[in-house]
Amino acid sequence: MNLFADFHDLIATVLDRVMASGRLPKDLDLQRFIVEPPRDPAHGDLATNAAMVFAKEARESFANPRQLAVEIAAALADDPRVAEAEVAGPGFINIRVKPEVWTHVLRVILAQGPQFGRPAPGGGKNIKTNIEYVSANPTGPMHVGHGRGAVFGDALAKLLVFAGHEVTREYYINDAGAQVDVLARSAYLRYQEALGETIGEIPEGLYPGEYLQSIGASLAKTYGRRLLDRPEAEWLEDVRAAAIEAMMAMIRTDLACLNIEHEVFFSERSLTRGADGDLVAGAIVELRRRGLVYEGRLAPPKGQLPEDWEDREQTLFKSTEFGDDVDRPLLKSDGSYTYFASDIAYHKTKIDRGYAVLIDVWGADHGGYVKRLRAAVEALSEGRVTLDVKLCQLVQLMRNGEPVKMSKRSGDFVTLRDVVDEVGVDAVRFMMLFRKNDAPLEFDLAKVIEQSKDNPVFYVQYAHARAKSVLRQGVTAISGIDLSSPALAAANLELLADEGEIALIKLLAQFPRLVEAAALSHEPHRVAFYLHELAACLHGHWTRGKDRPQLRFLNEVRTDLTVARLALVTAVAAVLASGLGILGVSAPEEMR
RNA sequence: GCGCCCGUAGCUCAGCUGGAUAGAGCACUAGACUACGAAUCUAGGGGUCAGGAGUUCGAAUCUCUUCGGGCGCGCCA
Repeated sequence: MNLFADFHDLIATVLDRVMASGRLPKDLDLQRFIVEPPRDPAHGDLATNAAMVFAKEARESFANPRQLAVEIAAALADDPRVAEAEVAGPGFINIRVKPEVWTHVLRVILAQGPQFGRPAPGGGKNIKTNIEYVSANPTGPMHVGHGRGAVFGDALAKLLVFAGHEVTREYYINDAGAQVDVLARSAYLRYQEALGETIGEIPEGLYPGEYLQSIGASLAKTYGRRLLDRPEAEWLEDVRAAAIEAMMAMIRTDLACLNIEHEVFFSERSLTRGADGDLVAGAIVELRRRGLVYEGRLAPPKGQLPEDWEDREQTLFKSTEFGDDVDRPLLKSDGSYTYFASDIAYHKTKIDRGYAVLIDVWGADHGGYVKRLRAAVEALSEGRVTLDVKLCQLVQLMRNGEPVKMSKRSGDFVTLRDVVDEVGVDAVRFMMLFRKNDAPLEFDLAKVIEQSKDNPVFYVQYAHARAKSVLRQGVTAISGIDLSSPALAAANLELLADEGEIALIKLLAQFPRLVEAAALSHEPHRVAFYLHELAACLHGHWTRGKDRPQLRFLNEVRTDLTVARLALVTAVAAVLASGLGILGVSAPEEMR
């Protein structure tokens, strides 16, 4: 149930009648107006701009938007849920609902529990969605920057599932470029080391990380001394495969400690060497068939010219036909595919696998790549499939307000695992989501484990724990009280009349709308901010009970009132738990 | 030079796809614990939404432009 959507439907029905009477054009797009909670509570419970949005179309039959608003408001006033509908300002319609609407919301939450806010069975859009995230190169452990994309993608996936979509979580393994050959050579060096050879300094250009030592050891175990002193061509392929497998195992472990799992791991290498033949060649053929590939020359970039620039003819994709700035090469000068060509083929497989919506989560440094890939997806799907690329900005690690220095060369580079081990999964996930994805993030290691309201992770979790504490206390403090679901649903919820209580219910009523909007815009951070607001509302009401004991949730004299209030507390805890679940953050029963 | 992202209170950031008087937290000031956990709460000051122009009933939000910051710009992935 979504109160705001219900009223949107109601107003749409009213507008339909006006349209049928010929005083509004029949082809109005009824999605254009919105029903929202007004910022100022004095304006009522719900507000709509319906009359103003259609002001232009209403001009012939209505002198001004207010007149149309008056007619809509009159119709709304006939609805049994509406206590009052009045026209304000240039033509807003402010709606005040009857108290039983709020008790109904509570009963729905109590009945639906974790289902509250999800679309009704069969009522969802059920869009087949593929979300590709993390996709860190398999050449080392994950660092904090990868972690942000990982958490963001995972929370977005959970959000979309919650909103009723069919979601596949996918990891693209970049196992085909030069960097995995470097990885193989680096692993080979550690193999030599494991066999007692002197390797000295790790040469420039190879990966120095000690995490490769275990791969060296396992290679030594598998191959003995057979690979020693052999030309690279003889061992490269096997060592590379073993190293990639080991790196992916390590990355999966890193992800697992953040509670992240992917359904599909897609190998870049398999695009050209898989069972289906050369898919990259296939994708290029497909583009060529559509007349979107040609041989041509690109102008050099303005500003500083690359030193080794040579003007030459190359194979180009007409991405400019789809909004890109220049056409993009598909083949390198040595005839091999560019990364872009592979990526086109990879995204073609997603289209061919039947997804209607593709989401890629990348680091912000790949921003320049968005237009060309969107162009490719649009071209290959003839506009049927949309690609949304979410760019995650950098994470600056802090400790007590001081930046934590990270350098890949020396050993003091902070891995994602280090951070999770230090502050815990919940803190990492919540903080990464308590910011828009395209805004830079400062992550203070000291602050996120602080148990104070400065720390939003704690603040929200504490609200849930506090609610649970009240419920526990109720059972022990008031003899004979029954807090089972049927008892709560049957409670005299009309007794909840304090403005603090009503404010909580109103916030709860917004949850379905909030989740829908967050899912639509692919913005999980909205859930995090909503939870923070709901937590504040609960803490505030709780503390008001200090000055005014009659507001406390537990009242030993009035059991009926107590049960009603504990029904509210139960509903708040349910929505907090539900929202935290979307973020992949735990909802603790108590704080320790 | 071009493209993308960003610019909101002293600081860190929200602002619900264009709504009504722009909101939180921190910091600052003044208050509230014989409690269902004060690990919290209440109140106050603080704004040219970077500047300018435009679109319309209405702009922090959309368009153009200037300034400032970040990222990127064929043969890296």
